[in-house]
Amino acid sequence: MTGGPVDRRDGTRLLRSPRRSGIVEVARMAGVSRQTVSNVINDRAGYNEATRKRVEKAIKALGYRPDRAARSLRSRRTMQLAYHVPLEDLDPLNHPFAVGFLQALILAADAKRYHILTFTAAPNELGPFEDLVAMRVADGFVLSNSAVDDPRAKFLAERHVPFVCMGRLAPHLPQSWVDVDNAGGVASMVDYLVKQGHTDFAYVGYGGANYWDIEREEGFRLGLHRNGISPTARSIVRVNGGDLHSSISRLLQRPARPRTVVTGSDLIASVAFGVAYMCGLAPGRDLAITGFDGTWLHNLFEPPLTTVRIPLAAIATALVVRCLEEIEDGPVERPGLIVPTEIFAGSSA
Amino acid sequence: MTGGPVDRRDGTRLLRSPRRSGIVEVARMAGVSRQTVSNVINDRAGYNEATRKRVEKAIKALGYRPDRAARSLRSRRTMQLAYHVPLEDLDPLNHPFAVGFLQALILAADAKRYHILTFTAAPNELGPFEDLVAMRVADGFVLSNSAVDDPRAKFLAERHVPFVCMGRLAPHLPQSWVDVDNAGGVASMVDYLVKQGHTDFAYVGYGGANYWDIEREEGFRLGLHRNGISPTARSIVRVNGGDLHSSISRLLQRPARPRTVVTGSDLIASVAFGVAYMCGLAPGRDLAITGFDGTWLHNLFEPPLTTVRIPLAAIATALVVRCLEEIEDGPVERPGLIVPTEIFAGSSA
DNA sequence: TTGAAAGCGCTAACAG
DNA sequence: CTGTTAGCGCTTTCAA
Repeated sequence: MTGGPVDRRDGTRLLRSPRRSGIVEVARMAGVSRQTVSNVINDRAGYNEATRKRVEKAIKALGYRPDRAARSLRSRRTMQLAYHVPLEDLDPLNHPFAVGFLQALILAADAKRYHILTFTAAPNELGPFEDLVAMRVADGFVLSNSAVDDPRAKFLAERHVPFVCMGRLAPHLPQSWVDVDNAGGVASMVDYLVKQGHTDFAYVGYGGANYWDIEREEGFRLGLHRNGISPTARSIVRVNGGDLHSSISRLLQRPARPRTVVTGSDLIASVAFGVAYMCGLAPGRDLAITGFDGTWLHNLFEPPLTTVRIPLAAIATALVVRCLEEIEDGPVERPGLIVPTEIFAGSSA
Repeated sequence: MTGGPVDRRDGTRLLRSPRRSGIVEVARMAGVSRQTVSNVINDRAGYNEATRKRVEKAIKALGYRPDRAARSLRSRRTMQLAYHVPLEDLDPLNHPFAVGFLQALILAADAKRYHILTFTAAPNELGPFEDLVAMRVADGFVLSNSAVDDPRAKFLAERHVPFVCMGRLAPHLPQSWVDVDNAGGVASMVDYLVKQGHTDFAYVGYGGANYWDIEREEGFRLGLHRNGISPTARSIVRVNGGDLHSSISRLLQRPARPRTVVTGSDLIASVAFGVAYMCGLAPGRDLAITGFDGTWLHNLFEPPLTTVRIPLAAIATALVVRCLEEIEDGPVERPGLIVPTEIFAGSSA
């Protein structure tokens, strides 16, 4: 038998460094107590500069990283944020946005040494939320695609679980959200187009109940109004996933077709491109087309799409910062944050 | 002062159930030792049916879920898989695929009560991998977009960290990968088209060094060959992100333009659609076009795209199963798994 | 400024 | 089949 207190043959392969070096080994190497090592790691006070140097040298030499589980158990912090990934087929039109958002979120969290844990749930299914909360898998939640009166937000608020939301929430819910200035974005696009000399506008947006679709359409009206242009009833076309192609076709085949089409998403714009070509109109020359989102999609456009860009990095950073504040300090009484958009100037308009 | 052993005022809000009910409370309620409760939870042997019933009743009554950190610390299992999300702008053409894959992965992991933790790293940057391994944040890794000789795979293999890979790996690396039958997929598409009466083929694929692009092109040749058709040198067009539009334009404006265009991705197909319209050709009528991937993108096509569908759910499930086996049993000596594709019949061809 | 003691909530190992 | 004992690796608390 070996001399150790317990003879543990470690048959199964676990996730471990080549040579395990606990905090004690670091302490021994640096000639301090393990407490001091802990203090240095969590940069708390309680040691002098020389000590810190020695400890850090030992940490580097041993390649030491504190064990996450042990740390979490003691400190009650998992250093993880749970992100509810919207269900695949529920809103495929949001996909171009989804990848960029996740990426931005991961990077924003990383800057605060946090990780993003992803999960899904069927619509109105709160079980997965329950589980994560009860098992304490994450310190807080990130929601996107939120309804104004979101059941997930309601649930988390009731449970006093820290969370943030990409998308505004009704006043009776915590105002821990960050959102895009949808109306302002479209309105500023109209401004931009008017400056280019455009006067003959139409708008194509989703006709769903999502507040952002309503706001973008509102932004179109606002933009026209403040430029002294009055929209005709027929200049606003509401589409949904299914009739995208045919609706836009009809619009462009009107006897008096518009010369400038502002749309509520890059995806709609992409379909408009196709229809334009189909009608023998070259986007950017015979017909101006603009989008909304500014995701990777515009790599596909020919000519490059002029669009309203959603500043994902700024949004993700704001979300993470707010979430960590909620985690640290409890409910933060503060209004939601509305982030302005930018115009991405392509040559489609 | 309170009567408890320690007077802990809990000022900061943590992620916790409304009423915390440890395993001891469940044990007391069920009238058993806490070990028995643990056994029931982890469905190990060591109790009779009646006991189990009582314990489960108590668990439900108290809404008890074992604390993840405590569990991980003791059992050395985090119940998490780390998924390396490819960097945003590195390969935007892969995005349509990315969302669906992540979703499939989350669901596959969930079926095994595992969670997916996402992270990114700059190209050839292994630091984030180091960190996750050393802190034991996950039990294993999932990689996608792998190169055949992937440095990430090499690193993890050297460290004896369990991992799986979406995409084949060179023989000197662990064969813990799952991949699509790229060649077979395109070849079967050619079969399908020949059955429809097509004879006049061209192929448009990425000209990059990715093996899957090479394989898809190879599949095209194979498909033609086994149908007794010989490809002309000019019938295969290699494109890259930038010249997509112009290359396809040139192809379709040849004096003897092909009547059937097989492509290496839905994205290429989408551009081909645009160009076809631009040339006054209706896809599905004047020109057959097919894709590869079968993601949500085909929601956009008019008419619906005929494409080679990658079975994401099957792939994700296979990946998770293999990864858990590696975690449980150590390195599994077993060849990589190649998953067959399916034809999604739209009306573009 | 540092060190020692205690214990986070659970599961592994072994004794009844 | 059940209960007891130990301790995962770290941070918190408190005493020196």
